[in-house]
Amino acid sequence: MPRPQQFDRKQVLQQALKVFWHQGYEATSMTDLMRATGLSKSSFYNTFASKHECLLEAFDSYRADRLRDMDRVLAGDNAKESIATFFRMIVSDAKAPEFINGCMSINQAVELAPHDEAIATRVDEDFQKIEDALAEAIERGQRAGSIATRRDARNIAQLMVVAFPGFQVLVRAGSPQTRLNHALDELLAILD
Amino acid sequence: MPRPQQFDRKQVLQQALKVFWHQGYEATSMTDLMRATGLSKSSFYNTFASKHECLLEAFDSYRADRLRDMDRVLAGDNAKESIATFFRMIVSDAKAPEFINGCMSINQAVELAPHDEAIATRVDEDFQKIEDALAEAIERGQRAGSIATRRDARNIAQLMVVAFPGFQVLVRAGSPQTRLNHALDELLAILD
DNA sequence: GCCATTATGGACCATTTAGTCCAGAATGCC
DNA sequence: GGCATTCTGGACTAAATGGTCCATAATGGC
Repeated sequence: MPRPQQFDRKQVLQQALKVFWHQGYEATSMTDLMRATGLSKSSFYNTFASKHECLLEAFDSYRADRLRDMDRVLAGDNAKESIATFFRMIVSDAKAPEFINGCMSINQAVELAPHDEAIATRVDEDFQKIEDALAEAIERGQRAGSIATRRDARNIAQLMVVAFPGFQVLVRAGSPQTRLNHALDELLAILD
Repeated sequence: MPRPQQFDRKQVLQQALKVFWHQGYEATSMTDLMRATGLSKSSFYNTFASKHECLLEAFDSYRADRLRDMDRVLAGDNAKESIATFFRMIVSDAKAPEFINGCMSINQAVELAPHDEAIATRVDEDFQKIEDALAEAIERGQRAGSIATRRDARNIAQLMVVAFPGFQVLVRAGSPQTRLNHALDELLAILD
């Protein structure tokens, strides 16, 4: 039958993601994409309808991964500790060169969301999922006792949804660790 | 003597700023810039060394304006109210089409800062100035009594520096007002 | 080994990119 | 009005853009 594909679509997407994540969409050229994925132009366009479609697919796989990560972290028994870990990972991951790019959903909220419906929808969804997951964790912590505050869980979650892109942007911009750590301490203190 | 310039440099910068702010740097072409400023190519390059130099100059004038705005707002007698106003303006300005772009410093923290030294320096400086201004206001409020909390002013300011890009990104991404308002309430509650 | 089918390298495309350059128009001073 | 000087429209460039296409190579089933 047909000749089998010489490359792994998942790996290609992973490589494409790296460059989109690091450079942004507009700053990434087809040449960059071909170099990163190792694909020829024909193979690329045989696989993706366009550069933009490739972005969407790479972005979606990224989003799925990170949402899974989030759910796993927030699933810990001690809700307060889980939330602390969730944010602490953002800050400490900043030291790993891989994550110095911030969060791609946030980068795209800035770059394309205002002019790109498909991206805007995804970004909205991501924020909503983060808010819901945090609200649920906070409620759980309040019931179980690890979270002392009686303030409305949803409202606190909404502040944390604001803090999330805040941390990610500061990480991407290379903000000093002390600022991030102190901010994190203050954020978590709200739960007391 | 020489023929005088047919345009006002400040106005040109203002128009260039608009398009950089709205679209970002990479997505803005020389064609966009010429259309927005009304300048011909030769006049443009006679005025700015490059597209990038034009960005820097437009960005610097934007930064000066916004920093002045911030200082003015934070100079109010009631420090707590001043801080509230500072953040409330970000959220409510989101309704004005002019400010739906978020804050350009934040947009640039995401787009260029990671790969552009000149932008990174400016963005760092902006964050530092925001942090300093907020810390100073918080201390003032604590001394004067409008701010009740005894938590460290600098640390609270650092959380607010995180919240700042958070709000701006959500505004740019078109986040619902309720989320922004609730987040803001929670943020200000820290001062009590 | 042949065939049907798909993958692929590379040539090719029109368009757009940022940027240069020059000839001529406009101006202020004398 | 003439001159020195500067401004500016538009032609021009080389390179890069995203994307198309085809001839060929590779493959699995028979």
